[in-house]
Amino acid sequence: MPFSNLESRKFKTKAVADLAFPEREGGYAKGHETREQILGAALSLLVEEGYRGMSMRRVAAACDMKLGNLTYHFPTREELVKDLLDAIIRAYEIEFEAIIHFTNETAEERLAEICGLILEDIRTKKTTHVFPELWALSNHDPFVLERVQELYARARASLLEIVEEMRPDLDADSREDLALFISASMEGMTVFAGHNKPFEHRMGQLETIAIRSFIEIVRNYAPDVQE
Amino acid sequence: MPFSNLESRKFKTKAVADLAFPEREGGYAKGHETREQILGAALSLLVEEGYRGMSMRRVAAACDMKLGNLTYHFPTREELVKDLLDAIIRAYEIEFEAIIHFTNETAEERLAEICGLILEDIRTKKTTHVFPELWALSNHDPFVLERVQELYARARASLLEIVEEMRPDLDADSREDLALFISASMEGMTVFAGHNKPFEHRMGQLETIAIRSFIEIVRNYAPDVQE
DNA sequence: ACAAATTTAGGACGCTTGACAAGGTTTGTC
DNA sequence: GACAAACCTTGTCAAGCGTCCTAAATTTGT
Repeated sequence: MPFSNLESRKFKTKAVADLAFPEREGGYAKGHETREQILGAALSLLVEEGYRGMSMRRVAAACDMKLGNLTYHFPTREELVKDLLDAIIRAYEIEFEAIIHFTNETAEERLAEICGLILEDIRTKKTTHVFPELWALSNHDPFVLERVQELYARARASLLEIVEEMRPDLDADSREDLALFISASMEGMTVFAGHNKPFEHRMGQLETIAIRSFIEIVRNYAPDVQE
Repeated sequence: MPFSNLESRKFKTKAVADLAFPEREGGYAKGHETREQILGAALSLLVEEGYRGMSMRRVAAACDMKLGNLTYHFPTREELVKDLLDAIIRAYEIEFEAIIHFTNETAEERLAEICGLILEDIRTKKTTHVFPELWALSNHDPFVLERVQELYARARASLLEIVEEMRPDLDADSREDLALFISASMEGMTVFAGHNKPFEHRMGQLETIAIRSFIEIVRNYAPDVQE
């Protein structure tokens, strides 16, 4: 069997952290702590109530804090959103940094491992709720678009590494296309098999299909000649 | 070549209509026309400004109409959103109804045709902007979730038909999984190669990869024995 | 002609929103 | 323990929101 033992991951890594905060520079420890509390509450509200529900007042209330104090730390809502987005994305970037250093035996094993990780993350409530909000926002906010695409570029980097190893004969564009297809393909599952979605319980089978399908296409893909 | 002539669609169908309105029952023609104008303006605002920007006042203004008249036709915002969602989804359902009756030579040709249609639609501004909004809404609104998933169920129906023809040996669950994977996989491209997205210009290659990949996995998929 | 349907015009209610300013309180440091 | 920076509270502002209302004018179908 060409796919034996590819669907059960060896390395059970912990889930992606919710937020990753920047080093603090200046200010008291208290202030920095408060900022983290605010961003945590903002994320909670974003997940539970959606982007509209994440108002300045509700964030402040969730922190048991007065609105004025919130605006002291984040003078505008835009600034809060921007910093929240940074913290969310930074957490993923840390994870992808770790993934790059996977040392599984074969490229295909690593591919299966990465896909398993991503599809596992997709099933969490946080990811199922946050990313569609970001996708919607990115249509009207260039900053969000750029930041989200930058995140995906890092996610693709580890896939690209594997594609390169499996298909050194392919041109760079084609390898990019393959990594992009794999990444996009998995993201699409969010809407169908994410948290509380109707096919959440089929994610296991979907993962199997996805991994086999990805390996097959990477093995055999040949771009059109006129490309 | 096993994939020859599968990537250029024979039947160039027109794009999916923006909205499909229900039969009118009671009222004058004028009133019905106004309702269509309102829903059209609401869709425009949803596409251009996002869900937040689609307020009652802005919809009314976009129709050159007083707020009172808007609330005459749609007493609550919820009702407007509900009817808009219905009109959007009905348009797709009509399209899928037509797709079912494709009479291409082989199942694989029909699969290629359907994938081409969907990926073409994904590149439109309307689809790229509206669906992420719906995905985000569906996380907090059971009505939206149900309606959207109902739409996708119809989209899968045509895929399922093809999978059944190609793999009569598979059990029903596995065929459903395959159709689901194909559908989800394509939806994922919205964020990467949809309208104004960074890989919009790679959609052609992605389509090629997707179709080949889908055909391959449907041809060869075998579920695990313990399933 | 006439009734029903549609539209205008204007207002008003209660509520939430993001933003801001002035004045207290705490914290760390010299 | 002084003292300045950092932190936090309190109160206020204009703007926008959905919903509701009335009264009159206009259009439409028959």
